[in-house]
Amino acid sequence: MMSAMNRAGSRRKRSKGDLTSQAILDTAEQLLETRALDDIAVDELTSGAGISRSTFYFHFESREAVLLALSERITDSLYDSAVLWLRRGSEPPADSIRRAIAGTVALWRAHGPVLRAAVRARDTSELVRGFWSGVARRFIESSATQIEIEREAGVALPGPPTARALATVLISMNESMCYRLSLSRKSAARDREVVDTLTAVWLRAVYGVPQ
Amino acid sequence: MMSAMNRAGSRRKRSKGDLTSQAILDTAEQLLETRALDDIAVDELTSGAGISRSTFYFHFESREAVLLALSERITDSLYDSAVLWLRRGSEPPADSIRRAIAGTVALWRAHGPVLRAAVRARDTSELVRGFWSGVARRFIESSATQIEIEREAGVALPGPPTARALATVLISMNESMCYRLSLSRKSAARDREVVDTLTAVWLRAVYGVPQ
DNA sequence: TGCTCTCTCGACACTGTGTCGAATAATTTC
DNA sequence: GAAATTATTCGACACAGTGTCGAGAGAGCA
Repeated sequence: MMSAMNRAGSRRKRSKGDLTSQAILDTAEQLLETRALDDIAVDELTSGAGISRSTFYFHFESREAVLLALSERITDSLYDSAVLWLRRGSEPPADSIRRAIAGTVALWRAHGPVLRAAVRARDTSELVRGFWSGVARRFIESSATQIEIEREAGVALPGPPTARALATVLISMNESMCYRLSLSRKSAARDREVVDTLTAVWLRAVYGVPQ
Repeated sequence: MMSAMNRAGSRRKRSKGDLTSQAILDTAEQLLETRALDDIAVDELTSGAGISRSTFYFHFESREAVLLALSERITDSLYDSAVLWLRRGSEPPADSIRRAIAGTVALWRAHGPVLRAAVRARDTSELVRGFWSGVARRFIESSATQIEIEREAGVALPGPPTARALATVLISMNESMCYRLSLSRKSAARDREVVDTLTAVWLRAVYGVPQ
């Protein structure tokens, strides 16, 4: 919350505390590339930031709070990605859906460690769950709305399933594939294959046969 | 491994050690209904089984080994479920796919806690990962084969995507929806909605338009 | 009975957590 | 710019949990 305040345009000189908070966050993000959140000890976080272990608790309530702050760091790009689902103008569905999915995959490639840790902690920590259920809702709602628009225009296949149920399932599919993908070594070919496959399933599930 | 030996048809009288192993497993399965594997201390497992904490390490190498044994307990029903994907005779696709998906959902309802713990530990423990990647391969392979058969018969939409890529994505979708579903309180209506939606997506992704 | 496995236990050394009060550094107030 | 206040850091402490060891109890068998 402290970092949120300071990021939010405040021009007040960054206090010393902010700097250590940032150092802890940076260390955490780096360590998450290799190990799971529960495997990371508090003193690894603090020694990375050059302070003693107990000082950690002045800046964060828990390891989960660190993850939450890390999540907030990427919330913006996340919402940008969510907005991409909205089909613009007369662009064909295949293009906008592919663009959105490619955006999501890129996001997971860029922030895989944090996103994976967040997905895992969602089941464990009430704090993290609250935050991410809000994000998920936003994703699902915007996709469901888009599906409804397409249905009313007679372009998409009618329900059942409900636009909302369909959106939930498809978003969940994207998430779990991105999770897996972000675990494998980066490969443009593999990324493209996943984007292609997900796009095909979205198109077939929402609109029916290709074209 | 001890319990595996004894399950494998050996008619030898169940020794005392087997009984405690079973008691530990039962306790673990029960505790997993409420809490995550990492939140469960070894002495909770052993006090549930009426033995002292250090005796645990005579029977199991680690908490993960317990989860593995628990997984093996349900492997059989799991493979039954995998076989269900195979379409039999001239039954319409919608029926066989729905039946298979309903079977998977039922399995997750019955063994949700263990399956969730296994999915989570897959990322953490090499032991668990090895076991479950084998199971996943079996699922994916049998689905991909089925898709190929349908394509060659001219019933299913041709690729791309590859039968294998399509199967991977759809199975992954099923798993993540089952995971979520098993976290919510049991509701026949909700279960049915999920089965309906997943079935619709499978049908549209594999065969195209409804019918 | 004595021998040998199987199984159990308590004690120990370790690693990690979270809290406290005291000490120091930075900032504000007068 | 000195004093008061607030922000930040630290080491020590009490706890909780892990995994290992060697000593022993108990059951099955010669």
